Amino acid sequence: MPLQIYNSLTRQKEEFVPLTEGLVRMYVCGPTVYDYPHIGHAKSYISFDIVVRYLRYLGYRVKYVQNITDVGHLLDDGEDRILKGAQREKRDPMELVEIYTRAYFDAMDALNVRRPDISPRATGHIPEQIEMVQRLIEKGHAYEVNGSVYFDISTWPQYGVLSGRKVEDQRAGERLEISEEKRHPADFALWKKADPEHIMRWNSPWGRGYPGWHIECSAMSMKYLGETLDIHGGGMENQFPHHECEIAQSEAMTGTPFVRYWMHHNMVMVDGVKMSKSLGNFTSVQRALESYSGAQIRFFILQSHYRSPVDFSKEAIDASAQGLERLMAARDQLERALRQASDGESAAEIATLTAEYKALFEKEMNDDFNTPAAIGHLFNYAREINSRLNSSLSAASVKLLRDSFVLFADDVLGILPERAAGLPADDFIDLLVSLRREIRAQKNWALSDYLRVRLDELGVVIKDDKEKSSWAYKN
RNA sequence: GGCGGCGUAGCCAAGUGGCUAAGGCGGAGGUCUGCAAAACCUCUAUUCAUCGGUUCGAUUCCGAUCGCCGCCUCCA
Repeated sequence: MPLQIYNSLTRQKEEFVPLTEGLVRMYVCGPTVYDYPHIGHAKSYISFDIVVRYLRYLGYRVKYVQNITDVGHLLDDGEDRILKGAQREKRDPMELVEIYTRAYFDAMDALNVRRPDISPRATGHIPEQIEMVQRLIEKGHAYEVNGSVYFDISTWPQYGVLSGRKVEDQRAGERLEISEEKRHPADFALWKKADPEHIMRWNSPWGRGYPGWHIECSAMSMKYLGETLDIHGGGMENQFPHHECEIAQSEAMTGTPFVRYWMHHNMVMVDGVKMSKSLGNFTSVQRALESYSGAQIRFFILQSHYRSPVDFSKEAIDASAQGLERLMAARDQLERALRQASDGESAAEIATLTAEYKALFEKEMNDDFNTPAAIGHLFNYAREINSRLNSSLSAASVKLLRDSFVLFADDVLGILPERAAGLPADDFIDLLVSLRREIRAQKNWALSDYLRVRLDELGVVIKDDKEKSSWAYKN
C-alpha cells in the first residue's frame, strides 16, 4: 500500500501524491523565539522530522521550509511577546531573538532533528508580507482602517473549511475584546498600526506598523515553495484560527488551493493537561536533557502516534528508555559481530528476514507515519537478530542485518545515536576483555571480577559466554 | 453554546467487523554462566469506560450515558 497521510482538511487518510512527481513542497509552522524551546516543540518538530526523513527514504526530494517567528505578536494584555521578553531581560529585541533562535536549533540538534532546508525569518520578509497585504486590498478582500489592515471575512465564504466552524457559532469577544475597527468580529488583522512605544515596527503604505499574526506563514511559504504546498504541518491548536486564516488570505490572493495535505500533530500533556507557555507548566528541552538523552526523549515521543497526545511523565520515559536500550544494544551487537565475523556469502534465510521486516516497517510508516507500530516491529526484529547472533553468521549476513536495522531505526527514525566514546577506545576495551579471558581461563575469579567491576564503573558491561566474552557500552 | 479528539493489561501504547487483541516497561519461571549481566525461551487483557442498537458475529460500525482532553485568544 502506498503512503497514506491523514489530511486534516478532509478528515481522512488519503494517498499521498505530490503536485510535482518526485518533489515534495513542505512547510511547517516554526517557533516564536522569545523563550527556550519546550517539550511541546520537541514533539512537533520530531513528528515532522519523521515525515521528511521517511519521504526522503521513499526517494522524494523534499524541500522543507520552517519559519522563525521573530516579529512580536500580541499577548492578551496587549503587550508584545518579544518586546516583553526584551524588557524582562533588558536586551534589544533582535538580541533576544538571536539567543532563542540559537537555543532552538541547539535543542533540535540534540534531539537529532534534521534542520529545515530554509528557515526564513519573519522580520527578513516584511516587504513580501506588505506586498501580499496590498494585493489583498486590491482584490477587495481586505480594508484599511486607521493604519491597520483587516481581512474581510464576508468576501470569503469558505472561511471555516479546515476547522469545520461556522463564524456565527463562535463566541466572538467572549474573552478578548473585539476591536471596534473591524467590520466583522471574525475579520483578522493583516497589518497592525504600531503604537509609539512599539519597538518592532516597519514602514508601510499604511504608516508605521507590523505584520498580522498569520501573514508571515503565507508570504514565506509561497515565496519559497510556490502558491500550492504539498504539505503544511503544525500543531492542532493552530488549526483555528491560524491555519484557517492562512488558507483564506492565501487562496483569496492566488485563487488556487494553498495546501494539498494539512497535517496536525497533537499536544504534549503534563498530568493530563496541555503543556503550554501561556499556562506556564512547560518543561524546556534543555531541562529535560539534564535527565534524559536526546535519543531517549525522541524515542519516547515516537512511541506514541503524532496525532495522539502524549503525557510527559517520568515513569513513562524511564520505561521507554529501557526499551530503547534494547534496540541500541542490538545495534552494538551487530557492529561487534561485523568486526569479528568470518567471510562468506550471505545466507538466503537472512535475506528473507530483512525483506520481511522492510515490508513490515514500510507498511506501518505508509499508514500515516505509524511510528509506534513500526517500533513494535523493530523490537521483534531485534529479537530475531539477537537469536541469530548467538550462532555464527557470515560477514555478509551480518552486514545485511546491520544495514537494514540501522536504515530503519537510525536513518528513518533517528533513534540510534552514536555511543558516547570515541572509536579508538573500542580496541583497548577489546584488549582488556581478551586479557580478562585469559585470567578467567586460570580461574582467577577475584581478578576477573575486579576487572568487570572497574569496566562497569567506566560504562562498559561485560557478558561472559562459554567460548567467548563480549562487551557493550552502558548508555 | 459550537467544533474536534480520547477512554485497550500494574504502567506506556498499536490495532482489527470474525482466525493467537502488536510492541515496550514492570513482574514470575526457565536456558546459559564459577557467579553475574546480557541474550534467548515460557507465562503475565476470555477482554478493549458503561448501556443499548445494527449484524450470523463488534473492542472495532451507530446511538446514548459517564469520565478526561483540545480548539473557539497568542501558543508546538
